[in-house]
Amino acid sequence: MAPETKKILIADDEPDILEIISYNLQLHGYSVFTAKDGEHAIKIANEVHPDLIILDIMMPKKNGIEVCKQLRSQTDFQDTIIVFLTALNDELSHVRGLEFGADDFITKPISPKVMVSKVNSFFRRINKQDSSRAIEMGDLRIEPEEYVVYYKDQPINLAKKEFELLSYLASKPGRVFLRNEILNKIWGNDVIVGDRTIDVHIRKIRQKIGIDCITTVKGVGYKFEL
Amino acid sequence: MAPETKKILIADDEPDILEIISYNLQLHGYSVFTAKDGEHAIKIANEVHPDLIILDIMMPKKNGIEVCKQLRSQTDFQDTIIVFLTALNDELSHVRGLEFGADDFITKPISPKVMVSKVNSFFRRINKQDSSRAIEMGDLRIEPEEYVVYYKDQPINLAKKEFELLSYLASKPGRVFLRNEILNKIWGNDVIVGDRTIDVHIRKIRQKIGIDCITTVKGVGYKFEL
DNA sequence: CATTTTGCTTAACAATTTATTAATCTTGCA
DNA sequence: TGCAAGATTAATAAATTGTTAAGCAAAATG
Repeated sequence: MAPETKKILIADDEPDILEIISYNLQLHGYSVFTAKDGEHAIKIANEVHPDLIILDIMMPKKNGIEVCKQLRSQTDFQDTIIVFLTALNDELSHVRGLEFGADDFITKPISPKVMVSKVNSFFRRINKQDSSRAIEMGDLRIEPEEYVVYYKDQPINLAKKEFELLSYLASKPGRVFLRNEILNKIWGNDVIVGDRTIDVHIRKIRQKIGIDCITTVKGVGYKFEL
Repeated sequence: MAPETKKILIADDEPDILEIISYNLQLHGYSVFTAKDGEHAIKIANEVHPDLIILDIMMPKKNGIEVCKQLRSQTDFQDTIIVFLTALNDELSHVRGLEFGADDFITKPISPKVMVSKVNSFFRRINKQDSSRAIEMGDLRIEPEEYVVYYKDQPINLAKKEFELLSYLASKPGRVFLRNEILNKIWGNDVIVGDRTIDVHIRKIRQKIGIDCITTVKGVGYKFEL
């Protein structure tokens, strides 16, 4: 949502693989970060908040599964795509990986070309999820394609940020989104904006929509509920 | 999550129990299958792939624990909720059950009404996939993602500190938390607050929740129990 | 190309909610 | 009884959010 170029983190202990893959992904317009072991991967992930994380299963310090497990336990990485790099016949890793929240697998060895096309398809998948599904709650309908919200079938025009913010909150009704999560998702983790910015947008949404659909949880964040 | 109606398999060797429970669950819109012994249960499970499996521990042919063990070894049943029916004080079964992958326990004897509400809560749990960290005790449900506590499905809004304090105590029901532990965890080791601060928060929680779920252990601390 | 409109952000201040303290009761128990 | 630990209450402090208006930049308009 926030940044245009997608960020990818690749963690593998073989420098050659890292280099080849990241070079090819960069050629295709991705912003690539690399990590040489599990702990490093977690560090980078927290710094740049990638859109996609590719983890080798076998790594020093912390293996891929542990990294995945740990990242998934952070709310920031609930929606990040995480995929594993596995050896061809490593069935066990597949099963265990899925248990811990991996989204998919890529089997080694893999050509750069195939890798790029796989990555493209991951992002196609995520984009569909994000945008093509209308969210409907009571008299409120959010149409991602139109960038419009309807209340009792009357269209309400929200500005871009307002719309993204509302959509984000409404993506999981009832769940509280921390102010930080919101900043990361809507503004991007590298953007620094003032304290009151979110509030002002929330206010505008409330104002335009006219009904109370966003609840403040003081000291925590906001949530969408009717 | 393909089908709308949830499928439940109940295995018990007492026909009366089977009938009463399944009748009541059906009234509430569930699709119920029954099995009269362990082997039967495995057969049915493989045929209908239930969303929830309730196993009596003591059954002919194969006991509940063996059934659970076997089902869990099949990948199909990795994500199925499996719960045991146990006698009130059968601690051993509890322990062994958990080892073999049970998700929860229901203690006999149990009223149809309680059974239905338990089953409902299992499905709430599964629906909110990620919010599996919800704590549930009796009529009380703590939803960390929502920052809300429910009592008999009625939401109760706690302030941040109150919520954190209750969550902390409820994370290990029955265990006494020293005042110092609480201070360290909720306030941080470096923060200095007066003696009565905890008390006041405890009071507010008790007041808002309305039932006695926090017990004072004089000279020691507090514990959560129902 | 100038003008207008729209959207985003900020700053200042108001309002509200939450946290803490201090003072005063209760209660259990030696 | 009298003390000690905790409960209760209300007052006050602190933290957080709401509101408004204004400035600026980018986009839209004529």
